Formats: sequence, C-alpha cells, structure tokens
Amino acid sequence: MENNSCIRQQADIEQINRCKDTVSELSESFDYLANGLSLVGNSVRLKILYLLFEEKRLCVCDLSDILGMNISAISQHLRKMKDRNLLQTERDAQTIFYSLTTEYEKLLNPFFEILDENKILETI
Amino acid sequence: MENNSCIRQQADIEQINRCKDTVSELSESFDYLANGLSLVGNSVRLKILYLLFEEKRLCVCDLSDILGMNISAISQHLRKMKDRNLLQTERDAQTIFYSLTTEYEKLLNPFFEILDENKILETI
DNA sequence: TTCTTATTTAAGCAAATACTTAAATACAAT
DNA sequence: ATTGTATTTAAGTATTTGCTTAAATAAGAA
Repeated sequence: MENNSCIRQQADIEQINRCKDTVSELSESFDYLANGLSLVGNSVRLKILYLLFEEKRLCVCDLSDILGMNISAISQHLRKMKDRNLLQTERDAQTIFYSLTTEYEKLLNPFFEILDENKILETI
Repeated sequence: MENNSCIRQQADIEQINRCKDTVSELSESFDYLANGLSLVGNSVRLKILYLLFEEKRLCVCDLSDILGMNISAISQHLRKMKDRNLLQTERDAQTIFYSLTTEYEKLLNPFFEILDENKILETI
C-alpha cells in the first residue's frame, strides 16, 4: 500500500504528527461532509437543489419536465438527497413535493448566490 | 429518452417554463460549479483541503505520510485540484508545496469552520 | 556525469455512479 | 373492483473514478 520512496530530510515531524491527529480525530466528520458535498457536486442534483431553492417546492414530474430527464432518474437523485437529509417531502394527494431542508438551504446559500449572480465563471 | 407517463393536470406551465429558462441560461455555471464541488466531495481531497487550510502549505510527501496513502494517488488528487484552480504550487528546491487559492479558501471557509468545531455530526 | 530525492504521468483494473427499462407501489376517481 | 395518475424500486449496463504499479521527469549532491 505504501510506496515510501520519499523520505525527506526536512520533514517537520511535529507538523506531520499534529496533522495525523487531526485527521484521525475528525475522520468521521470528513467522511460525512464529503458524502454530503459529493451529492451537491453533480450537475443534475445541483440544478435540482437550485430550482428548489428558487421555487420552494417541486414534484418529480416537474423536475423531469424541466430537466428533460427520465422520471426514474430524477426520482433516484431525489431519493439520495432525501436519505442524506438535503431534502424533505410533503404529499399533496398523489403528488409528492420535494423541498430543501432549512439546514442545507443555509449551508448551500453561498453557492446559490453565486448562481443567482451568474458570476461563477469570472470568480472561480 | 423521455418516459412521460406523468402528465399532470395541475402542472404550473409558467413555472415549468421559467425553470427551463433558468436552467438553460445557467447551464455552464451549473456544470462548472458542480465540477468544483465534486472535487471537494471526496473525503481524501476534503482532508487535503482542510489540512492545507490549517497548515498553509504541504508537499505531496507530507500528505502521503499524513494520510497513509501512496504518493502517486495523492499527486493525482492534487493535480485535479490544481487544474481546477482550488490549489496553487510553489517550488522550494526539489520540493513542491501546495496551498489553497484565496478564492477557494474563502468559498470553503464555512465547511472548514464546521470541521473546526467538529460539530458536523450534530448539525447536518 | 551519475546517484539520490521529490514528484508526475501513463496504463490497467476494480469499485462506484448515473442512466435505462420494466415492474411494483400508492392513491384517486369512476 | 377497475382504471389512471404519480412515484418508487429493482436489475442491468456503460461510464467515471480512485488506486496500484511502473516508468518518466526534474532538480540537487557526489
């Protein structure tokens, strides 16, 4: 697994150990947060999240229409995000409406603002 | 491609069209931002980013030691992030130090703060 | 120049992901 | 009960991703 051909002279052992401690201490948090961000890091899901941010609530069918994608594909994306608590649902007769959870609405707000201003391509 | 078995009665056509316009207008931004976020949404890369946030700069070899991973694997992660402008490099003799670009340091700050406080598992 | 250290790159493979199709579930209306 | 609408789930496939190994590049030291 390890290839350590790289044994530096000037390695800062204290720094390395401090970092190792940080990583092992926050290990679960890294995994959990990375998993949440990986959900957002997909253009279909990012579009869904942004649309829900703007429109407050939409059903699978709306999103299927808007994005020109198979209902099943959309449903599977929604499920992933609901499982990870990015989204919540409310039923209105046969229709199930999805909306952002308040926690993720807050957390993702800076990214939505970037999109709002359509300034992404210049800034980052 | 489309399966439209779902033709709602109560669909809000205006809303659908407004959303379609938004999506096509911001299409590139969605792709670009999602691509950036997908880089952060990997626990190895998130760890690297957080470590660089805390330590200011580290070389491939340091990160390989800290994360207990192959140098080649780390190097490939770093390359992806450098290509997408999340990271920058400076050479010091044979050693190449990686650091966060200021834009991404700012953008990712809220996530680093969550990790700093190690409160991720309770909050989200 | 040759050797060592530090890093990158290329090729290959295994695991994960996204989408398709088809079948299943849930509820409303007839 | 049966039909139609809305959605989910399961299974299969193709693409993408992350890691391994090995070879290549780059720079300092002998």
